Amino acid sequence: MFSDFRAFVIKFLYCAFKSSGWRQEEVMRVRFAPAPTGYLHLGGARTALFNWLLAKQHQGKFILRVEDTDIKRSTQESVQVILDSLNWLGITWDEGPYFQSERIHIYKEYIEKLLQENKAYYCYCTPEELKAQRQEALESPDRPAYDGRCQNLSLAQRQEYESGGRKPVVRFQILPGMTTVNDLIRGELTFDNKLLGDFIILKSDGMPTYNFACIIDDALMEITHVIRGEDHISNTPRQILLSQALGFKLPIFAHLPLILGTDKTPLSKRHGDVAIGHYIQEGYLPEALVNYLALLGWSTSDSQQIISGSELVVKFSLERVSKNPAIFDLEKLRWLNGEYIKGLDIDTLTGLCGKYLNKIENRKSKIENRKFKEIVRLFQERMRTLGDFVERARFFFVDTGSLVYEPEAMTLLTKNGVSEIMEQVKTKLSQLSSFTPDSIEMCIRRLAEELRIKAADIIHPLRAALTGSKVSPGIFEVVALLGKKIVTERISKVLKN
RNA sequence: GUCCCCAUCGACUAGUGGCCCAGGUCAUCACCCUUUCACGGUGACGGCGGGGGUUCGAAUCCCCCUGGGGACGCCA
Repeated sequence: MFSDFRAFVIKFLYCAFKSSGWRQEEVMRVRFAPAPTGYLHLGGARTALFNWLLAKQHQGKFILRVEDTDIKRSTQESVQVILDSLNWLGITWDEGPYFQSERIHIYKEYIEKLLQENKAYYCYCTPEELKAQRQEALESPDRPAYDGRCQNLSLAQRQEYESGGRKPVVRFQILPGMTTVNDLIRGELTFDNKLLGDFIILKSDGMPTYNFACIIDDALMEITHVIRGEDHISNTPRQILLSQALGFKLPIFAHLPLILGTDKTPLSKRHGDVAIGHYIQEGYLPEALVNYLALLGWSTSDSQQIISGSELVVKFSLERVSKNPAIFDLEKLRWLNGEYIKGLDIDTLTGLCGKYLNKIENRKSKIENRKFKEIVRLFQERMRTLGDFVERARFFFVDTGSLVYEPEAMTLLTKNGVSEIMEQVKTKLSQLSSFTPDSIEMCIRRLAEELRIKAADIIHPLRAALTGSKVSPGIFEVVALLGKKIVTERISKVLKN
């Protein structure tokens, strides 16, 4: 009696866990297997992260495997970018990177074995012929894409094709039946074999296809858990069938929900900034990105938002991974990044901001270290990325001559009576002997009293004059850090215009 | 078209039959603080896609519909 069906399912899966051979005492082995055809994107990074988290949690091994069987599209630069991105995120691997392109001889062995056992066969259909077949299949339902026409080719027919210059592929023969995938996240998924079609396992260029190389490597590398994106679900029955044909032990599968863009389609280049490299450049912290990525499809029972990497290692679990796709929300990432920046000690943050200084055009050559640190301090709770710092603190680092005035700032400066006020401010400030935020504040407030105006009437135009903007950190700190010389210089400049 | 998956505020999610006329976080809005911005504080707005069941009782279980997504490559 299953009063609680879900408990039953969980129990069932637990048994699947056991029967597939993995016991807690055994070393968990997971892998991340990117194709080096571009950069590491957000989805891949999350897949890598979840694998890594699990490996760390169970003191297992995280294996990096580069799936470069598409020789046309794989590049060395891409490999480097992916490795760099993983390193930046703090996702370290215990083994690898292995390259599938260096393991061709291994795949060939197994191809040979399947051929010998009549579990695979040569196919001489050309891409054009296949395309036509596919078209037909699409029109008449219930027909597999490939009809198996090369299955029983005679030696003579094969020789005829070969002499015609055709290079064969090798197809895996699918036997009728049903194949069940036990997925840790989704439960039991059943597929009808006849819908799978005799798929290609060796391409005519001699390279194995994804499904083949993948399952061979997973088996030989003794992968215990295959954790990957949901887009691989339909590959899984194929891989299971291959695995069984070869007598391999099956790993445990877990398919993660996809990450989508705001238009609810899977995140891709079309959505713009999906490369991890982009977030590195914009000044996101790896800890923040890791935190955000973890929250995309996974959560704690109390919806905790800020979770450090080490805490993630302890708390993460596949059981709590959600089944529905998650939409990537840049605003939340920015917020999280801001939280992490606020949590940084000032010296660390100063160091990080220092690296972004060279992004400022027309920058003055040098700045005192102590002063720079104070500037960073002013922006610590105002920035969400290090890129924000560059933009907002720019006025500290450029010459008065190249300071840009925003239209809103100009409006503040051209109001009636502002010139007179600024003239007074300049005089008073230049007479100050101690140039600290406190003394400056006292000076300005006293001046406001003398002129019988509100302090704000001095502060706003002063901010505009010094920063070129109507927003900035506290003006007294800004004045103090800018220094008397630059302050008088900038006020003079606006008075002239 | 066929197969598979999914469905709670605008977004991420909590929720495993009564603690939920649904909780947290981001975003949005208002107020407080205040020299602007940000921070911080207080509060508001806002959701179980629809329809049938099962049950004393359903966001939670079942069915149908609808919607979204994935796969159907000599890409991975």
